[in-house]
Amino acid sequence: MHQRQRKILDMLQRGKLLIREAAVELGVTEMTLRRDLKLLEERKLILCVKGGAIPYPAKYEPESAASELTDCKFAIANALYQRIMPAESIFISAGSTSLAFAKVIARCNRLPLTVITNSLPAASTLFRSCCKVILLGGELRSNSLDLVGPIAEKNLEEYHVDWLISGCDAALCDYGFYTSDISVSNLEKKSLRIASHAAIITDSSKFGRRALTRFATLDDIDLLVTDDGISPDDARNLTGSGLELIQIPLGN
Amino acid sequence: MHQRQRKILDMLQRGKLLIREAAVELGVTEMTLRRDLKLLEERKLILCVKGGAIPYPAKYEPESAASELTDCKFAIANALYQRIMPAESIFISAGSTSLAFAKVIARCNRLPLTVITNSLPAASTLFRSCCKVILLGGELRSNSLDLVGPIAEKNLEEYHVDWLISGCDAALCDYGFYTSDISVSNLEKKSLRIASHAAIITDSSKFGRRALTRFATLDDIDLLVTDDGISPDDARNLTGSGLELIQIPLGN
DNA sequence: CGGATAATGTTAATTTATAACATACGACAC
DNA sequence: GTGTCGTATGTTATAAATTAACATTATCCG
Repeated sequence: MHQRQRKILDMLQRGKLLIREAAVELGVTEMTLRRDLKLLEERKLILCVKGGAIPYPAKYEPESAASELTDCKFAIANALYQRIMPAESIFISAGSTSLAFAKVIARCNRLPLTVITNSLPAASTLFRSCCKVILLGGELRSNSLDLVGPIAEKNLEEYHVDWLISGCDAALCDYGFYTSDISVSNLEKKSLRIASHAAIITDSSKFGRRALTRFATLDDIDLLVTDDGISPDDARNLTGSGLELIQIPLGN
Repeated sequence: MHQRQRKILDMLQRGKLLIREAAVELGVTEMTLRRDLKLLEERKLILCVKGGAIPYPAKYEPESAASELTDCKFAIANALYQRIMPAESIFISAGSTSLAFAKVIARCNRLPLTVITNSLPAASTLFRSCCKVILLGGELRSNSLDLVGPIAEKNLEEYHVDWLISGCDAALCDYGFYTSDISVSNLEKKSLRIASHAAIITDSSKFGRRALTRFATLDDIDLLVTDDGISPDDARNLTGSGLELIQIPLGN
C-alpha cells in the first residue's frame, strides 16, 4: 500500500474526509485521491460518501444478516412485538429472526424493556434505544458475532426474564425445535430455565426438518409465531400440545 | 413518522437503496425522497452515500471517540504494540487510548493474541482480526459502550492475562493513576489482579491532575507509555518507583 | 369555506463523479 | 543511453447527483 493511502487512513481515524480539502493536503489532484478512495473502498477499509469518505463502519452484523432479513421475518417479529408489555425483561437469542425482532423494538422505540442477549448484532441494534441492554460475556464468534460458551451460560444464571425470544434452525410440529449448533443449543436450554415465558419466532420453511440438536420440546414453548405456510394438520398438532400459535398471513 | 419513511427503512433492511430507483418505486420525485433521506439521516437511521443510502452502520463506537483519537494516542499505542509478543493474552480496558491500541492491533493484524475486553468499540475493532476476542458480560452503558458492573467483574475472575492495557483520566507522578468513574475503577482494580504485567498508555496532559478515584499506584504498573510532555523531574519520580517509562517524542 | 402551514413538485444552478484521453515517470531490456 | 512498456497521475469534457429557490398542491383547523 502506498504511503499516501496509509496517510488517508490516518486522516480518517479522526472522522470524515472531504475530497476537496484532502486533495490539497495530500498535494494531489482530486482525481488521484478519488482513485485511492475507490481502491480503499473495494478493500472495505473506507466507505465513500458524497464529497468524501468515512472509516469503514464495523457493522456488528454478520455479512449474511442483511440478506436473511426478509419481509416475512419482520412481519413475524412485529406480531410478537404486540405481545410485549412495557418494563418487561426479555432474552433475545442470536439468529436472524431474533435480530429482526430487535430491530422492530429499536424501530418502535416505545417500550422501556430490559433486554438480555448474547448477540452483538442485537445489542448493536438496541444500544441507543430506550431499552436497557445487558450482554452476556464469553468468546466472540467472529462469523455469527454472538457470545456462547461456559461463561455466557454462567452469566445467564444471574438473570430472570419474562420472555425468551428465540428462532430455530428446524422444527418438527410434534417433537420440538432444533438448532444446528451445540453450543447455541446449550445456551438455549439454559435460557429456557430462566424465562417465565418462551416464544419461538420462525418462518414456516423450518418445519418438517430436523437439525443437529433439539433445544426445546413443544411443552417448553408458550408462544409460536410463524407464517401461514404450515398445514392445518401441523397447526392442530402444535396447538394441541398447549402452545399458542400465531400465523401471519403472508398474502403472496 | 410517515408511512413512506417507514417504507424506506423497510427497503433498506435488505441492503442499499438507489434514489433513482426508489423514487419510482415510492411514486414520488427524487426531491421528496431526498428530503426524507435527509431527515432519516439526521436521526441516524440511515447513512446517505452517493446516489442512495444504506442502513445506519451500528458503529460500536461512542460519538466522541473519533475526535479523541489523536495522532499522539496512536503514536503511544504503537510504541506499546512493539512490546506485545505473539500468542500473549491481553486485557484492553475501555477508553479512547485503549481503543487506539486496539486499532493498532487490528491494523497490523500480525499477532495472534487473545484479547479480553469490556469495551464494545475494542471488540468491534478486533472481531475480524486474527485475534481471539473475549467480551466480558454486563450492563451496556450506552454513552461509552462498555460493560461494567458486578457481572463484568465476576467474569474477569475466570481469566488470566499477560498484559493489562489501560488508559487513565488523570495521574500524579508520585501517587498513581485515576479514573473519574467508580465502576470503571472497580473493574480496573480487579483486572490488575489477573494480569502478570500492567501497562498504562496516556498522553502527558493527564499528569498533575487527580480524578475521582485512584485505581492503581505506581507500584501496580510495570510500563508507562506517554509522550515527552512531562518534566524530567516527574519522569525521575516515575522511574524511581520501578516502572519502565517510554516517552514518545512528539516533535511539535 | 378560507386561510395558514406543511408537503411535494419543478426548474435551474452548483457541485460532485465519471470517462476518456494526455502526460509524466520509472523499470527494464537491449 | 535509449526505446518501450506499464503504471501513476493530471487534464479536460461530460454526465450524474445534489442543492437552492420558487411554484404548486395538499392538509389541517377554525
